[in-house]
Amino acid sequence: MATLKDISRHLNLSVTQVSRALNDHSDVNEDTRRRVKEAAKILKYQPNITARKLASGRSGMVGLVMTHDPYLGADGMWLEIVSGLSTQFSGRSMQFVLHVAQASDSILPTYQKLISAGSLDGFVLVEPYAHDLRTEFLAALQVPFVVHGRTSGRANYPYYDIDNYGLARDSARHLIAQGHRRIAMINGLEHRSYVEARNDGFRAALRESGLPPEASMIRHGVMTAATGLVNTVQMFADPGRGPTAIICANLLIAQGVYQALESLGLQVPHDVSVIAHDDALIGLRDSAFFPALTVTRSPLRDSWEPLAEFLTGAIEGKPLAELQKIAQYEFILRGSVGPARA
Amino acid sequence: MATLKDISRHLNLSVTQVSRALNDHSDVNEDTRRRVKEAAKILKYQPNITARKLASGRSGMVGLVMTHDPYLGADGMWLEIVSGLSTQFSGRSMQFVLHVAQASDSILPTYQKLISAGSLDGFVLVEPYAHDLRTEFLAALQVPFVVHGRTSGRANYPYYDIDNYGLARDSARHLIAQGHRRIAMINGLEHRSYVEARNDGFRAALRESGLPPEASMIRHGVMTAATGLVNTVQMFADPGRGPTAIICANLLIAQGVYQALESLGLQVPHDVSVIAHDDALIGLRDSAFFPALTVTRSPLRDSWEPLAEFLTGAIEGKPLAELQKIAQYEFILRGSVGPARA
DNA sequence: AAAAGGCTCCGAAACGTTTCGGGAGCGCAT
DNA sequence: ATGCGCTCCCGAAACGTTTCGGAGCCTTTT
Repeated sequence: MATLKDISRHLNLSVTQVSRALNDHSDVNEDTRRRVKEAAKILKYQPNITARKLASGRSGMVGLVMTHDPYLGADGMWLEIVSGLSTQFSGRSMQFVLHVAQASDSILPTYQKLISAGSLDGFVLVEPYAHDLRTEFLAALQVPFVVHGRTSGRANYPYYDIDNYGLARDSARHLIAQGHRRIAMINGLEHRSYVEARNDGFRAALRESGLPPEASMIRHGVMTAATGLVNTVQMFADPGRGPTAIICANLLIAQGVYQALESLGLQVPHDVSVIAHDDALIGLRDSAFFPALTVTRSPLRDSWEPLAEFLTGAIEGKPLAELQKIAQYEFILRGSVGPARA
Repeated sequence: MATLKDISRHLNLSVTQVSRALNDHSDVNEDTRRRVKEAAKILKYQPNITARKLASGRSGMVGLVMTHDPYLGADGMWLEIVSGLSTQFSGRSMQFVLHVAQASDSILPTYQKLISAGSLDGFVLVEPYAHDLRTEFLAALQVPFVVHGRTSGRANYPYYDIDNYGLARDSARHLIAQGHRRIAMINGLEHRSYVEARNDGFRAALRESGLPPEASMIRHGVMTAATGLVNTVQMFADPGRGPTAIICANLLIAQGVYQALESLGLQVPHDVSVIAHDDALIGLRDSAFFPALTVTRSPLRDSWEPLAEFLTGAIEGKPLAELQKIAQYEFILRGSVGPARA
């Protein structure tokens, strides 16, 4: 509960100078700085972020606004996101804070309220849509934010994304090279930007090889095992017309696909090849699959550090060029892919 | 971005009076208050909680500190908790905020930091231990908090709890009345206060009837289906010595128990009776069981409102007596309980 | 007629920090 | 001597709100 004034009295210095010393400003004697920092430690000085915010406009707090959306809660992914980001910001001596909006239509008002109440310096956005009101809203208000992913179109804001287009395209290309002509993709929910990007990459690969885009071969759903299972069964409803290869948006879907194929008496990779994208979450390992699963892999956990980095950069006013990154993925070939059956 | 000063200029009033009008203080003319509130709405005035905090010591923000503990994340329960509380506090025009501590040993320092940085008015604690450092710590620092549950001993802090002792005792009594003499309980993790309370209630019922406490009949684990399944199988390893009734700490455990019993060729309730406690979470309904499950029921979602109520009360300095509640439970008798087998 | 009390209202101080503008002291070149 | 630049420091204002202590006025009581 010590204040700057306490330290200044203690050291016969002005409050100004103490503040400048602690914040590593230039015009303070090296010896003075040392003494001030020592005194701060002894007196257990903790800067009052409320007062700091009022004076400087910066609180050192950033936030994430989520809706009470059961879709995301399903796989405990939120905990992964929140704790990953929290850890990163703590390391930068900032506070990361989570706010739950009542309903999805109150999300913009929630931002509005948080901003004009003036307690947060910036926001992290996750799971963006291809067209997302939030990015437009925050950009218009000149509030710093960083996006995990990208909206479609030119993204003139800080973001960290993976090459969703590329990984879907490469997966499809690989299957096509193996002779597959009927390839399905079981993707996440429509309108999410990464889902759309993967659709685009998938279609691009088909087009390259002159294969007709067949609508029923792209399917959407919550990314769970149930979705993988149900959609696989449906696609093989007419046995002659089923795909010879399936691309899965994540490991849970792949799990459902494996279950369905086994129930249908179809063998991986002899009857059907499978590729999935692997976020490297802790819950489900790609090593849990038999036959071993071919994946495109880019760990979700690699994203927290750059996201925190970019958001603090945005708050400090760094140029946009330094605040954007598209991460690469690994293509890991395993036993779940084979040549197409005649 | 309008401030009090803007409103005061607009209405030819002092900043003081505008503040008092908006905060419903007594000495302001009814007509003036009306005019002020109207102007505030038109100018889209949002109080700056930073400034408010600095001046009054109250920020209108409360928080929950959790560790990155996979145990809670397992069943998406924390999302239930966070969004339930968030909704309640929003309704009281307060901000509810979640903070993730790095490791479990850094939880007290995390509280310390949040408190001395002075940005939060109070805390919600969930999943307390029978002996919990957090309650002692916060009480010693005179920081307002409310507990979901109770530590053992006299709880002289605000809390909302259910009668864990009573529900375990009643479940056991009911089974004993049906002639059961070998009753097992599959409970949550040790040291949690609700787990201990249920153990105590369970043992009390046995003692009443002069039944010997048999240690192996109380089992602990993460409250998942896997725990229910594994423990059931273990208890029937020596077939003659298995229990004739099982009390489950929640529905997931009961699910595992049902699975195990089916695999072991045992029938509910003919061979084994089952009772569970039902938190009434959305994911898993008690109606999903066959034979229908006998439960003690008290919805988790009933707790958010009193928790928010009590914490705001504590912040406002209300007497402790008004800030404590032990909720009742329903005993719902269904087909999963029958007389003990001879 | 004076005192007392109840309404409304206001000025000023306070919360703890950052930051702006300046100023003292010193060495050095003009 | 003057001017300049550098280093280190300080006072005061500012951020937007709440709150303390009173002040003016009107009505009621003594």
